[in-house]
Amino acid sequence: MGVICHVRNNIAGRITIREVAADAGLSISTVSRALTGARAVTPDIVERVRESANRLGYRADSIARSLRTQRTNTLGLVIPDITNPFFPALVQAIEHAARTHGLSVLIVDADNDPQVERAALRTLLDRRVDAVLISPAHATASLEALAETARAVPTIQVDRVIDAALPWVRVNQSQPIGELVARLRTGGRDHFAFIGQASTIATSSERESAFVALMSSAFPEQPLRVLQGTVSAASAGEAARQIMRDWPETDAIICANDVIAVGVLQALRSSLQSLNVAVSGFDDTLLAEAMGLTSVRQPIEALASAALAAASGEPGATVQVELFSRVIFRTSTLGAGA
Amino acid sequence: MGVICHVRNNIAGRITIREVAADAGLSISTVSRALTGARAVTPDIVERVRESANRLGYRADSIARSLRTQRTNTLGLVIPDITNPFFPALVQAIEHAARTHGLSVLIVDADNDPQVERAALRTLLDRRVDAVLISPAHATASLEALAETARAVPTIQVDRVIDAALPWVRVNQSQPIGELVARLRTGGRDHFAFIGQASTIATSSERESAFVALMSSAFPEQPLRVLQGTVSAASAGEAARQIMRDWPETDAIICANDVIAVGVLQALRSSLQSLNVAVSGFDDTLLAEAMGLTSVRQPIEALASAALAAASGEPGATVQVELFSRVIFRTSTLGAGA
DNA sequence: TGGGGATTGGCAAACGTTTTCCAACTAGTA
DNA sequence: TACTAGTTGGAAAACGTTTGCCAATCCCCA
Repeated sequence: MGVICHVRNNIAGRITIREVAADAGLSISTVSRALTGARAVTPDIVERVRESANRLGYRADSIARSLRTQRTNTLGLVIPDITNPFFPALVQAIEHAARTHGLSVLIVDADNDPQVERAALRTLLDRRVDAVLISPAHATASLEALAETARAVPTIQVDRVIDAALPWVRVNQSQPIGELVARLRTGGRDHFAFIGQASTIATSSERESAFVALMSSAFPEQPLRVLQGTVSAASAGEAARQIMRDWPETDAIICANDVIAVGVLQALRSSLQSLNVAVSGFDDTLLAEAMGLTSVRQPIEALASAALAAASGEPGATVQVELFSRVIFRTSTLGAGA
Repeated sequence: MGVICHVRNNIAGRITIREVAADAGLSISTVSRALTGARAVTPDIVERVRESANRLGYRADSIARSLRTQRTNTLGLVIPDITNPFFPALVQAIEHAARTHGLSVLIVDADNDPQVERAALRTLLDRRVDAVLISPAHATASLEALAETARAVPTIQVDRVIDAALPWVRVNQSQPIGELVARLRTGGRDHFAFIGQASTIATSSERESAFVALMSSAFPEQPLRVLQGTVSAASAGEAARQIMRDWPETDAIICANDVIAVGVLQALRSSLQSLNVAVSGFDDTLLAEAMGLTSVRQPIEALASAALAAASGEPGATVQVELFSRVIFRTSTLGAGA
């Protein structure tokens, strides 16, 4: 019945809390408490522990901590396509906000593919992220994976909301269109057209239906000048030409994003030679500033902090935050319209 | 000397490997081996384990696994500013490549601030990432934190290299400038100017010095037409005006990135009315395609896979990969120059 | 039939923390 | 002086895996 003396070797040479405890001549638990402040520890001892830890260069292993506490201090961020110029700013804002909350961000680019998105969500859950922030790739195909994730972990829909019953943080899309139209009308314009992108994406279709609703109440007698294309400057130029051919009276074109708007601008300037049409974009990307394009700037920072606040709340809480945008008027909506 | 029967309660209700083992009537180790394939297990048993695991909805806890294996299957990715339109595509490519390697990506936006970058690197190390991919924020201020990180974990410099002794994966910056100049010369142009961005950033200054070197060997008798500005369309326009004022013979302006190039294009078209100057950008962003701007497309996918291969290698290995770009010629370099 | 090598299952020890007890000590009060 | 309440340090049990070691079994061949 001899007692076996148990000597740890720590071959890898990593400094663990055990080394610090030995160095400070204290128990492991005391060191842990001194460092995390989980319970009161006599000041001298705290100081002693601090000194040892610093001298030895001790850094707590967050893996071990996570295993014990069941929290990872990590956020999953799922973006449909970071190449879409709206998202980089959002990612930046979210990552920044997360950092101030002491959270790290596991990012996933879903490649606009709900399949990829679903697999990514599973991976994030396997990694035991504390919460998921997601801008769903598809209005319907993303629903199931979203719900499944939400069952396991606080899950916030950011910018694009496809399931109103789950927490979301979004930007009102009709307000800026109203503002835009109002301003252009006082500028004397009264024949509006809209170019959207053919897609199932929530935000995009909201912009379109906001436009439609506004038009049919303000100009019920006019035809509805709405076209859709793919997101490319070329396709947008084609759409612009078509609009000016079918409805030559058009004096303002509202576009669902900046890329489309730039394509329209190019087409109007070069092939159509008509400089008398106001053009506006969406998202206020670099394109807009570079081209003097009027565009809608969404409150991205606010969106990010709201999302983070929501993610830090308890799982069941229903979070619903709606924010408003600012229209940045530039030269593309001046011209001789007035 | 009674034996205390130890009953786990598992109050949280999480399905662990223990539940699977109980369900399958096997030991924990057998289940582990059956699932991970760490050692041969009789096929029937593997099947039995699979069935139990699936039925119970078991998902291995990657935290616990990481603690045991000392690997996290996680990559740290440090980007100086994801708002810079070059980076989203890079992030996407890296995340994609990482996923195919079974790795997740912890992303950090350093906000162009070496202080932030340094703190972020420490956090990544605390999280025990398997490797770090970094595009350093500053040519000198990032050096120390980079070296410190590299001491702990494989660390690859991506696109921007500030310490040639540490592993890097980069794009040759002088090749596309040579190609660009050559093509424009056969088009009849022979008075080149360059607009760069005042910065300490590696890539940017390489583009400039490549231009300078090329010019002083090809046109030793000409003045060096080099200007710098901040990265904004307005400042670029100002630079363009200055160039055309000081050196009216200029018939081609090479810009260090697309934003600058667009500003130049705008200035040339509107205030200067001179359509006879070729303009080119860099990075082949959306701006370029939208504006018909000639630009340099870097091999981003290849960059990403090289970086990932490097990150998967052993810590000490010196990895040095240099890739080459493709110049995408568009209408901005046509015109009446020939 | 017996012996030996290869295969495979199970026990228990890690991985590095946090946290629940418990015991010891301190101080305050009757 | 005793009794109680409040602090604070330490031992040890988790958290959920993987894996080193051992023993048992299997199969093949002499």
